[in-house]
Amino acid sequence: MHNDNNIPEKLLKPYSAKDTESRIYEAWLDSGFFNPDICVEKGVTKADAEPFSMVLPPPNVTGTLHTGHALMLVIEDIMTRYARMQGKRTLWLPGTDHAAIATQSKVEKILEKEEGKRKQDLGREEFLARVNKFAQESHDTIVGQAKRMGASLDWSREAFTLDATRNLAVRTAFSRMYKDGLIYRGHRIVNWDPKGQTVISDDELVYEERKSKLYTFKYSKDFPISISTTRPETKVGDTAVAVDPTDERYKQYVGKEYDAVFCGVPIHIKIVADESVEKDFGTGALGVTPAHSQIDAEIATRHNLPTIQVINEYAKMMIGGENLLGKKVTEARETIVQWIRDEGLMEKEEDVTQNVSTAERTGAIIEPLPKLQWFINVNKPIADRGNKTLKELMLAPIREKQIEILPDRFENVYYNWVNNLRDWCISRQIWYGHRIPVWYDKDGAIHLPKERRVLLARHGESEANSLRLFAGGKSQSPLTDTGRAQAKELGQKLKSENVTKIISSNLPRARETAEIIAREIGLDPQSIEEWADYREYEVGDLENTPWPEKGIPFRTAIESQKGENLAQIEQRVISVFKKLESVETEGTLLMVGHNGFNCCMKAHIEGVQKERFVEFAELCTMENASTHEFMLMHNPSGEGLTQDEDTLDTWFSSGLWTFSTLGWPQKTHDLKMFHPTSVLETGHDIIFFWVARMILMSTYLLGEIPFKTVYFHGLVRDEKGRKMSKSLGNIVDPITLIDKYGTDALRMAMIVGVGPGSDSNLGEEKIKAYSKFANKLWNIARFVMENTSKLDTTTTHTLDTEDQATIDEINALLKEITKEMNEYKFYLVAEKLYHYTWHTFADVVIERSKNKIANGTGSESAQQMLVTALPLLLRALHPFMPYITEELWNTVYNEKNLLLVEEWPCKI
RNA sequence: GCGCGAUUAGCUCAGUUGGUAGAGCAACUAAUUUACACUUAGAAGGUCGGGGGUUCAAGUCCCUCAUCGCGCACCA
Repeated sequence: MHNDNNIPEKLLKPYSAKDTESRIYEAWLDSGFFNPDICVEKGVTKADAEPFSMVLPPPNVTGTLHTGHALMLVIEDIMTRYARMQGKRTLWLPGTDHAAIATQSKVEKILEKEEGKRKQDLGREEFLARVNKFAQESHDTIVGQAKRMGASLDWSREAFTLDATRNLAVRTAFSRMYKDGLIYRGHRIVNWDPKGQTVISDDELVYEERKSKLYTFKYSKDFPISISTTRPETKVGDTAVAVDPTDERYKQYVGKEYDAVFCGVPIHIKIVADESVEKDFGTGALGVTPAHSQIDAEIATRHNLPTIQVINEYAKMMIGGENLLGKKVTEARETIVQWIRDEGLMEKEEDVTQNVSTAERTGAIIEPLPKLQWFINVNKPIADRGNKTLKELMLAPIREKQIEILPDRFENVYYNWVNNLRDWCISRQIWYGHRIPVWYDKDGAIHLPKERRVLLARHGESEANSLRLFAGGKSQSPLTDTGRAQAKELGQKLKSENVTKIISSNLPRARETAEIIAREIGLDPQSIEEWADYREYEVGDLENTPWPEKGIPFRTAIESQKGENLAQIEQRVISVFKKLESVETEGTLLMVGHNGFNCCMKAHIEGVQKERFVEFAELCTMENASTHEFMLMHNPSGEGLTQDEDTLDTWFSSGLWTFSTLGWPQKTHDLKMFHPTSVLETGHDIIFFWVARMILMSTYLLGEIPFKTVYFHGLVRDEKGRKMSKSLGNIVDPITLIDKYGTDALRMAMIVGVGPGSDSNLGEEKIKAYSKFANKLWNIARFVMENTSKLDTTTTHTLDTEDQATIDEINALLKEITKEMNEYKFYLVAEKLYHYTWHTFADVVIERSKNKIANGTGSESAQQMLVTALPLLLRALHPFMPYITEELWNTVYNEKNLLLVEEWPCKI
């Protein structure tokens, strides 16, 4: 491996990212240090260290990662690695988003193209299976790509917006909001996407400027007032004409009603006076179409006007004679315009540009339609939250500086949006997503899932406990007197907990504890259900043998492999939870069982992987007669109940992301430790979709902010500053760039000079430049190694003035950049490190040291300086260029620890 | 209509609280086997979008105009 100079062979060749990166990533994964718990267990992080947590904005499972995702991963990984090196208890939590409409329409397109089928041809179940398969494949691609970016994500906590844990969160959130009257079902004018066949929210609209015509005409010859419109086809649905109350021209007509036949359709028009009408616009009179305009619907409500729907879900006319019925709105428009002209009713045809609402995902022109949908009321005062509305809850944390937004100019954008916010439509007529957790019975009454509180309890002290002997799933060891007293005391405590049902393990120590409790709280001991499945884990012939001197019995039992293995225990845990779903009781459910098995139950609730049950059990050992609370959500069941067919807006589940990923609604250890999260890093294009909704959900459901700082990154454009798009053919695949130049080079190119919120141009030249830098660093390491291999490292050599000045200079730089790291100025830090390493350290310091080492005078000082300086630079560069720095640190220099968990080289 | 951002070398962009204009790339001149040719040294290149103001001093602060980009609102 080593040549004469004791230099590793690989160091003699140029740096090869290809041969290095995957190997290093594997080493990081093997270490487990992406998981903060393992960092604590292995002693690289102090248990009482300050937590740092961040959720990954979950990429949509619609395909692959693009350069925008790459930038996001780079910035967040820099934040994460920096925090980890500072010794913080660091969690960066990965996940993906089911992106309901986007994913479903993608699969629909593929289905149409490859098989010529529509989703209805497959049916809901089969179609969803296809979507799930597609989502799984996308997910795998995305995860693979994130790993290649070097992302130090804790994969053991990976979440999906549509998995079981997140579904529990969604049902809980929905039920609580419904209970508080924040979620309601109502008839409203909604944004209907005729192509996607679903309702969408105001935020999913894209306004496109189009040329169109403004027509001014009368409904009929003897109608007294002219009106203007760009959509004559909707006028067959008019039920009123509204005028400004102060408009002298029309005052005489207000309150009068007229009949007319408009293009063959009989209409009945009432003249009303309404404040919302501007008398200077057009004719100063507004034809009111309550079914197809938001504003008109509001006027109609105020004046009690009838609503006539004339356009259907396919954007076709649903009224009129042969000339109109079933025609597309565009055709109907021409027909009606021609009719107006023919009748001599047209007064003016003007060219105007107008903003047309289109659907973000499908591009279809939105048709405002009256529909029965689910909404979130943003203006209702909430008793539990100081009578504040959701709107106010969203504004307060920013105003009160609890949440810092970087760059701060986005604060105004945020305020602007919240203040203009209308009720949020959350139901979608698509199949892929969380089903709305509402059931209807035969009479149409609404039923929601119910929350059930469960208390896990451990039995009182048993004889085996007191003798420190193993007592597993077969032990018949009875309670001691102490144990009975403990059980009685627990019963006293539980009196106020409204326990209405008790389930017990079938072993005597649990059963006896349960019976004592039952008597204390006034329940019939006969009513206790005994579940053999809920017994303690099996320990085989360890039964009744003494506990180990060191460590916990659970670990010893598992490692002895004499009883049940983890897979068997997990199976049993799952079956107990399954059984719990069908338990009916009004109040709190008490489960009396055992330490080991209860810990596994807790681990399951917290989402701990079974491989880590043992470590988890060590953390959460239950004392005799202690309890642990969790909740279950029961969907309504019974004859004739049907669930709402619609699904939820994908942003509903995304809004819960900072805490649903940490196990909410369970009161998990993760939730306590890591929420509110430290930072949210994301693109400023989703400030409304996502950031605002997370603040809404978190402040309402948890009463706390979801994150302390929001860091927005900008758009990544191509080298010419153009937006990357399929039609321009200028989309760059980050993986191609990595293959060519290495991840470290791409990371540096993406970060240098790119401040928060500003767009950046990514050109290949820039990446190439940083791949050269990687090689430079490689050769610096080689030089240092070659020239210091004979240095006696057992003593520290004194530095001369010049070399001491170099070290001082580096420390000053480190101090400067540490301050900038804390201010999120990564773009500056990366550039400064690059510049110092190359143009000062390599070009000046190393050149100077060459002479000294060759001449012999000051040789030891120079060598000592080099071996001191290089590790400082490697540490500081690690968050930016993790692979090459780790390779130099771990493989070449053969340091004991991974650089990943080494200390950041400067403390302030 | 309201608001935000950008305008600095040929190109892409830095420039922290006002204190003598900076980097990378490109182009130019040289070095020639070196820790590194994925190299080094050097020179060249800018009235910091226009105009006005505050100040001893403005790329930086204020006003105004222009161009480009973006967001929101209005859309009868």
